[in-house]
Amino acid sequence: MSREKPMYGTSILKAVSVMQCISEQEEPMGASRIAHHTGLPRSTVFKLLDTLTAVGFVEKSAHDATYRLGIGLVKLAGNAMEQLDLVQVARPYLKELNRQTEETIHLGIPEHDQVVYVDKLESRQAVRMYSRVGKTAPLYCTGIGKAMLSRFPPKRLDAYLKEVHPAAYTSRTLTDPEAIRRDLEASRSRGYAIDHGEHEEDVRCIAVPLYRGDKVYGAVSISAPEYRMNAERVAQLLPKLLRCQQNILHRLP
Amino acid sequence: MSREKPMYGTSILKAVSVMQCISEQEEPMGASRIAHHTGLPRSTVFKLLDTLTAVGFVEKSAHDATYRLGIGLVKLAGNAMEQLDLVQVARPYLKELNRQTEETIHLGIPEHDQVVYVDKLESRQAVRMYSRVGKTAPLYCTGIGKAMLSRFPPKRLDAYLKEVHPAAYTSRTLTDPEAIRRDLEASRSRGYAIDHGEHEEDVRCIAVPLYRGDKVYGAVSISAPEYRMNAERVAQLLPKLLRCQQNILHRLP
DNA sequence: AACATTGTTTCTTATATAGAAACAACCATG
DNA sequence: CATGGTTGTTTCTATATAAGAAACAATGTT
Repeated sequence: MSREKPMYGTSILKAVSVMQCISEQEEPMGASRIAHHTGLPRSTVFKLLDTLTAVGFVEKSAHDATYRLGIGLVKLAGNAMEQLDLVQVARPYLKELNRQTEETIHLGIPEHDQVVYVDKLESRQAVRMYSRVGKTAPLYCTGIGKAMLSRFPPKRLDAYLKEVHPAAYTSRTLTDPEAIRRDLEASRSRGYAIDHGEHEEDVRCIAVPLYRGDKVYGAVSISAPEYRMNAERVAQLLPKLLRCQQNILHRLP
Repeated sequence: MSREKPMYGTSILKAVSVMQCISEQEEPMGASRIAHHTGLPRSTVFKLLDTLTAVGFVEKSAHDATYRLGIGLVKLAGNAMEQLDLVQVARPYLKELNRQTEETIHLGIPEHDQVVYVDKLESRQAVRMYSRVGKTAPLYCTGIGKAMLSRFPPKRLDAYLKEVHPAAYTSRTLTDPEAIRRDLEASRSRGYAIDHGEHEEDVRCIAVPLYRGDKVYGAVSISAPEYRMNAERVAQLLPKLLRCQQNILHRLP
């Protein structure tokens, strides 16, 4: 009677949760601690780690028996990026934009209720800024995120705003859903979103969505420290950003 | 009697080979073709793909039922990179080198008989060059690879040279093991390796190994088109590259 | 010295998995 | 239009496998 329908893929799910556990922790952990964190029995974790090590998804430190993620993942992810049309298409235009502006350029895609950064071109003028390819960030307080949200169809936006619990990353983060909604409406009619240090103190950015109808593919942003991103500079950067947006959109399959 | 010892992790191994299959193919494939390529039964592949889709490691195209790698992998790999000490330590020095030289900088690590590129900083002056983070390349014909090989302990080098079957990527690729060996000896005594368009036509690079005793952590390279990388320029770039090497090595745990 | 951690292995049963097979669409091509 | 070859997908079952408990050794802690 309590015959649950067979659950396929359990070992894979467990393996993934082991990897996620490893990836979330700062310090490399041993098998037992991983077992604690995941709630899996130690012996199971051992076997999973064994297999994952064999395929290069995790690596075992020789002396202390701790585990970290392996380069096998990096290799696969490299190919994954190559299979993302958006990244391929956008690349040259992002480079051009980077050359023109000399600022840091990001390309992000929507993934559930987050941005995933899938490309990044740094400014020569090293802005201290924490981002990397593969990193995720909230939608409601990043330039890229807000650009994408501004083109979500109403229902999707409502659902999003109902679910998120906006946290104040900086003193300027908008956390009130209605304030966010107003900001998004402004972004939408303006055609681009602005992040006034709402995610990282002192980092401003302007971002444009990549969309067609209701389909939001991603967004492109230009980031700069506050002093280098005043109204004047924005006016100067904007046309380049918009041109980049159009270039990418036209080439998108 | 033919009782083989139980093979743990089979489903994970199969899942991985499915992902590898997807990653190797240019065009997105359907489940049946994946089944052919991997040699797994179709129904098994279906279930694996289902699970992998659920965890975001692969994505299923809505209309045609084809699969590609998912961003779940990109997210994990991003964290993997963050856990690689070498990448973290090297980053700032690579940026500095990139700024000083205005050329493309690569960081690679040895992985079995290949290089895996784990960081890349592009030159503004767009050199057409095929590389990306996560990509692998042979050791014997790339700057990074040769730099690393030049510091392999003799036995490891012998083993490597016995196993590889060098292919001629360009007209300049060294394919004779003895020629390779001589080149490596020169690199070793010189302290850096040179790639004269041996992997990609017209792309030259100079590379230094990151090693301590017998332990080879990786290598750093500067790449440029042939016309921009003459003896003179090399003489100019070299000190910067060597300083970068020392900086990284000193900070490595 | 007692106890709680670790890392690791062994063992067993219930269960998830693998693979075959069946079905339904869809193309080809004769 | 029939035949055969693809596809995508589901159902089924025996058996191999994975999960979890437990035991053991080696630490470290109190």
